[in-house]
Amino acid sequence: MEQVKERIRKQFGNLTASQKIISKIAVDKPSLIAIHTAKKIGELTNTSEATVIRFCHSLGYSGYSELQDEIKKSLLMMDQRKGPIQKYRATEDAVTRDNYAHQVIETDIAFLQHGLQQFDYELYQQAIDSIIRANRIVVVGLRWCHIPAKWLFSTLNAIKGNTHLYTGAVDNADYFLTERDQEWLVIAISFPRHPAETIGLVQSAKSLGAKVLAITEGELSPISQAADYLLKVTTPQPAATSGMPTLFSLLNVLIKGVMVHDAANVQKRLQHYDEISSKLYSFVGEDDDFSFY
Amino acid sequence: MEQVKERIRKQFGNLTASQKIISKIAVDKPSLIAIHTAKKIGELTNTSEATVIRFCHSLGYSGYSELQDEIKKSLLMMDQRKGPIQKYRATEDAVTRDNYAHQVIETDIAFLQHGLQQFDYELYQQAIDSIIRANRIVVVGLRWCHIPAKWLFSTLNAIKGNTHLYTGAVDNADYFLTERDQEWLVIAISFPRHPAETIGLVQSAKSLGAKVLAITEGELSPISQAADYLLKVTTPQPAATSGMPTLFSLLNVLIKGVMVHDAANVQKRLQHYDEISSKLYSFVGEDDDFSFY
DNA sequence: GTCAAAATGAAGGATTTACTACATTTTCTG
DNA sequence: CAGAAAATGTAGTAAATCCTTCATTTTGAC
Repeated sequence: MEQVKERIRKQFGNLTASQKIISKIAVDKPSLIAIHTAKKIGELTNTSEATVIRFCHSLGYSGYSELQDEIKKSLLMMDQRKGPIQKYRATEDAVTRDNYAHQVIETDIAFLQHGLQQFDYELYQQAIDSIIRANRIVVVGLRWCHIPAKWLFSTLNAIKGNTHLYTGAVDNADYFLTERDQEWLVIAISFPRHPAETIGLVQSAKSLGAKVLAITEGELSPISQAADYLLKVTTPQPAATSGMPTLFSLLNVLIKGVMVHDAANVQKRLQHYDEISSKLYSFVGEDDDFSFY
Repeated sequence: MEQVKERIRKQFGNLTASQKIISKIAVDKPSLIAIHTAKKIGELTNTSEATVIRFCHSLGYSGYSELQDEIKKSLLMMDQRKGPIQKYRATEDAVTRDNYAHQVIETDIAFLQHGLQQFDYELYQQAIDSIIRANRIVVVGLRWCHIPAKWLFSTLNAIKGNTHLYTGAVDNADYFLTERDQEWLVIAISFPRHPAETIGLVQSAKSLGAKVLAITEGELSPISQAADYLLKVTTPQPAATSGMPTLFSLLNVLIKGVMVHDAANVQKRLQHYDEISSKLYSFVGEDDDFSFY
């Protein structure tokens, strides 16, 4: 259907600098091309009418008119399905080929909305404060919880520093033995079926005087008993696959909470991170995104 | 804003029969007028070019051009609010202590809903089919994209097998050299700023005859050009932190798509996985959740 | 049914827009 | 830094579109 974008994608490498600028308009705001003249598009892109037409030729079109017609057509198509409000809700039982995708996303939306309703601000604020107060943080999450754990570890390290990731007993179980004078916070992410090692670590940490922030499925979770702070997360099942969106959304609340606490300082850290990584790695394309980690 | 419809309402009584027909188009499908010529509107309404222009005069416009320009402008206004509702991004700095949590989650919901509206089923089905067809899969995602990449790798390995994770040139760049007779699929996850190494791997893979599925921010992404399949993902910024929920939700659509294709076999694989891991690791608590990985 | 007034359609002139050829600037390479 | 090649902009030509004029058809009142 989107013939134009497909052509741009394929030919993008062969385009000139000016033509790439025009591509941006064509991809992001195709309606501008649909209703404006070639000359105007030239003005909007700080190029010229001729360059716009040459851009069309590069994509294999006979000229601006043909490109414009194609965009007009596809926009009209879009318009067609604006009418009746998304019938996929009504025909839930009619298992058509394309509704499982909607179901997946709608389930995520539903759980996020549910999370929003149940949201206990006080609880989260306590958790956020505990993160801000902590001198040293250990994030633990084993098996599939390693995914969100690693993200949390990396992100906290970027905006705050002094964060460690526990990856297994063999590697690094002895943080607490070496620096017991510090105020440690253990953030444990665990869901059924709970790895025994996660519980073991949490209990050891607790007995060594560390604070524990548990992110888990509920009060009955084995790690909840040892936790000082408990964040309850209800996700679609199975959590290992379908739980990620909900889980990350709530983790992101934590991160944002830490960030707003000392926004200026965080900003400085991130910029520093950015400079360092620019030297270490090479990137391609414009850097309009503020990347860290 | 809707100057045109207002004029039609006021003047409707004074219009001729043909002009009333044209009014219907102008009110119901203004986009048709925005992109079509007066002659064509005449055809669509079974009237003539001249009548369309007289219709414009009746409304007080100098001619078709002026009416068309007015409609174009109002349609562009509409278009501005493309993408997820932007009100939370506008007030980025005005994040007060007690509303940021809601903002985070609501932003995620907004982007998911936007993704739902823009969802192109055909595109995803092609991607899913390519995954199902592939003999061997390599998942690549560097820097922060390593998080979703690792998840995708683990999950695909659980439900399908024969999946590899590319973690860097030093480790393992030579899959393709060793087994070129296989049908390889490279799944690349990359967002600005794009690591040069990701692009390099994608291009090498492409030149060695592998298929490439790109999961990235748009057609202009550097990895899109070499891609056979392109899944466009629009996330809150910065993507490294706030993008996860949206990204995982869409990745989960892929996974579900692969799972439904051969549900019985997948089920068997997962049970096997479960038995193995039960022997390797110890768990605590009831195992009502079907865990894998 | 007839005539007049209004509405409509067809065709030619005027204006805008798309396209092409040439001149100038920028970029690349040795 | 020089020369070549590519890219870009300007200006002039061809084409499409708009708009007006005039002939034809339709409508409505008596």
